[in-house]
Amino acid sequence: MRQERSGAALEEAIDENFRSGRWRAGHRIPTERALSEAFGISRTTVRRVLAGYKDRRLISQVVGSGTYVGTDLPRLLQAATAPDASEVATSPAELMEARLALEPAIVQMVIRAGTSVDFDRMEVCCRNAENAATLEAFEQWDGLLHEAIAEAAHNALILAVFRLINNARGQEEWGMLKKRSVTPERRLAYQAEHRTLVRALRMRDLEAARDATQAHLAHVRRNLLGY
Amino acid sequence: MRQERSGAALEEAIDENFRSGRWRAGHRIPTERALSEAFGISRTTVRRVLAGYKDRRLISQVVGSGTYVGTDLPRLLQAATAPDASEVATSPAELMEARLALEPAIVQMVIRAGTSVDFDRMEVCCRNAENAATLEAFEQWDGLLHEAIAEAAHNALILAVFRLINNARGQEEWGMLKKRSVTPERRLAYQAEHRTLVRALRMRDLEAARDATQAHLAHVRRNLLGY
DNA sequence: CTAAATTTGTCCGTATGTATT
DNA sequence: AAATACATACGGACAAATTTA
Repeated sequence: MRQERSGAALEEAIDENFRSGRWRAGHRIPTERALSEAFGISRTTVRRVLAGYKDRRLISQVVGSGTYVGTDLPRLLQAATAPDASEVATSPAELMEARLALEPAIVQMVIRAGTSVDFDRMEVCCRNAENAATLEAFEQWDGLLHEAIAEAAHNALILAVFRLINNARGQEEWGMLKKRSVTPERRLAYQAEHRTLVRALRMRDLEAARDATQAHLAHVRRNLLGY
Repeated sequence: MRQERSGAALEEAIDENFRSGRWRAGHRIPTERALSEAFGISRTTVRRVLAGYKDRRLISQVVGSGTYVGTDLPRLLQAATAPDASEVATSPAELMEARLALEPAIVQMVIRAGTSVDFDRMEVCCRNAENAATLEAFEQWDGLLHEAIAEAAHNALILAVFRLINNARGQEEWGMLKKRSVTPERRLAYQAEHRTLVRALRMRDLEAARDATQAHLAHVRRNLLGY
């Protein structure tokens, strides 16, 4: 893992606190030493980061008292920090790890909240994927199947999480890997795995659904990354 | 759950496919009937949605052939669909459900990827939260603790998911509920639960860590929502 | 009012990894 | 390929200002 600029975590946490409104104008934020401890970085580094915010007049520091959030311009930071969130830089390996951790959890919610209409939608996607003539068409219905599953959780936050994963999946590096890894027999296997998952969801069999999800993802990872 | 406009899911799926680049210029998207089936909506509704995209010249339809992605202006849609993702409208109940599903999964990754430096950071946050004089200061360190946990997964996607949750947590409705629900004795209980979790993480005891997470979240939900 | 504790400001020496010569 | 210079981060120490007991 490459050594990223060492104050980055602190910066993101500060932005987060600004954005969420937890740190409002006039609020006294933790001391330099406390932040240094909490983020496992030296006070020198904390000071460098805070100096950046001070230059932009987002905070002010007074000796002997503490560090305070600027009183009049809390909107500047909103403009300054807002525009990320949608593009998450990640590697295929990281992505697969996250999917293996998160998707079984999503499946659990689907079992609790999914309706027969949702399961019907999933089956339509399976059927269309199976009948797809081209790889493009297959992936299209594969994507729609995943979308249908995420929506069956009936939870806006879960859907947002799924979109996050899916966006990362649309990245370049990933597309390259996939193109080379999806052979006709693997496609058949994927289709069977999808069917198994949808069936387990409809039966509300948590064990089976989780197993199917993990087995499928492990399969994809093996084909994609070789382990 | 409120009934959202019935073509919304389809619109979001289409935007998603544009954004991710899965549907490039000239691509033939699924037939109206297929979409109608896949999304559990009538073909009339599908046509209404598609008409919206056709008006904006993002797709073109030719009778007897299919619906095609516009050839020259795929950037328009990017501008048109990009700016959400950061603000997810959700209710406290939905949020708690999602947290109960996702956070145990995150915990699992922390156990695999966390380092002793990460666990030290968490303990610093616990200590500072315990020493906090005001409720504000307590919540500040509580937030930093959660951030430390999310970062200990050492996965950019997981961190993004956590930020999504945290953003939703910063919403108005949530703040109101919390203010009224955090009494001194509850705060003490939360602190103990946090300690238990961090200890389990450091010992890499998956069972204990998951139990601690679920117990804590269930506790928070009961205090917040009454069930 | 005094004194101790806390917090930011400043400087120094060291270690480590990177780029250049 | 080796040696040098540079940038970055760390930890410690002390001064100055403020808060608190």
